[in-house]
Amino acid sequence: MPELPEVEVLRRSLEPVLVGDRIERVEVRETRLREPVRRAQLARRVVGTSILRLDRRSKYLLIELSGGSSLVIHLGMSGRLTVVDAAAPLEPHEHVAFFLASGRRLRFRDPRRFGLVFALATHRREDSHHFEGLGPEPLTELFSGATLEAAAVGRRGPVKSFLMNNAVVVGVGNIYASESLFQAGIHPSRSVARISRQRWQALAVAAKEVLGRAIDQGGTTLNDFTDGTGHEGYFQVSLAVYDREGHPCPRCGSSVRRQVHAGRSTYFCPRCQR
DNA sequence: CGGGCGGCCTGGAGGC
DNA sequence: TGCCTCCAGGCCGCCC
Repeated sequence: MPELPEVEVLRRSLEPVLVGDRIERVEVRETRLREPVRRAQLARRVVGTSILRLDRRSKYLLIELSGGSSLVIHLGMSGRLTVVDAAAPLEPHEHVAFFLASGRRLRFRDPRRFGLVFALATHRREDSHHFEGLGPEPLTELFSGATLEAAAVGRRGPVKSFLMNNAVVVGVGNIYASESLFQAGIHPSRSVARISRQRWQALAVAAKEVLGRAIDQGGTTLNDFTDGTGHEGYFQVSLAVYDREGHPCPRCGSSVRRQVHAGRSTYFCPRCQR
């Protein structure tokens, strides 16, 4: 489900409704996520704390709590996080629920259970191994054509997989990798060893533009993504190539093609992307 | 060392 | 209707 834009949309939607509220109780109904949920540690670190602010690093949502601890949530492929009334009926796959002093609950659902829920004792994400080795945030000045060019030195392989490598740049998943490469006019199979400085620059600009526009439009709702208050995104109507095999390229009308890179579907225009 | 692939899970879509 | 296969927005570990 969620790449950087969806997590950022989620963060922005939850911040105004969560900040200042207090977590009174945590209910863990299923511990078998990508990593086991540590019930006792989670409760110890979050119960009785107030929510100070929401942050994001890569595709991780970080909820900073009073007392110095942090709640960290990753949505995996199918995770959803929403605020509902405390009395709202339990939904299928609602694995973790945080009951708030306001009479609401923060509900974590995740059918495929690839997500993560854990708490850090501090606000410093460096204290978790999950944040080691992550590349720059794409929407900051730490990410540029020069960043990409430098990261590509001595490497091989298709630029599409490279762009999805979180050590190179974070947050670009399968949808936005295809869309950014389309926008930059670069063929997804092109070797990273054969990309000019100008085209690295174009790719960085395209990735920033695509991710930023996706955030502005509330993210991509292909199946079931919503923000923290249940609103769907509408960037899916702006997708130029993703999941559009056989449809006309919006620029030239050629038929959009699908290829597989590292086991993931890639969509591109064979004429506009070289 | 880096790239590719299978595996982790469930559910929905489509074919027969 | 049912049963089967394939596929899905992420990430990790193993293999070459």
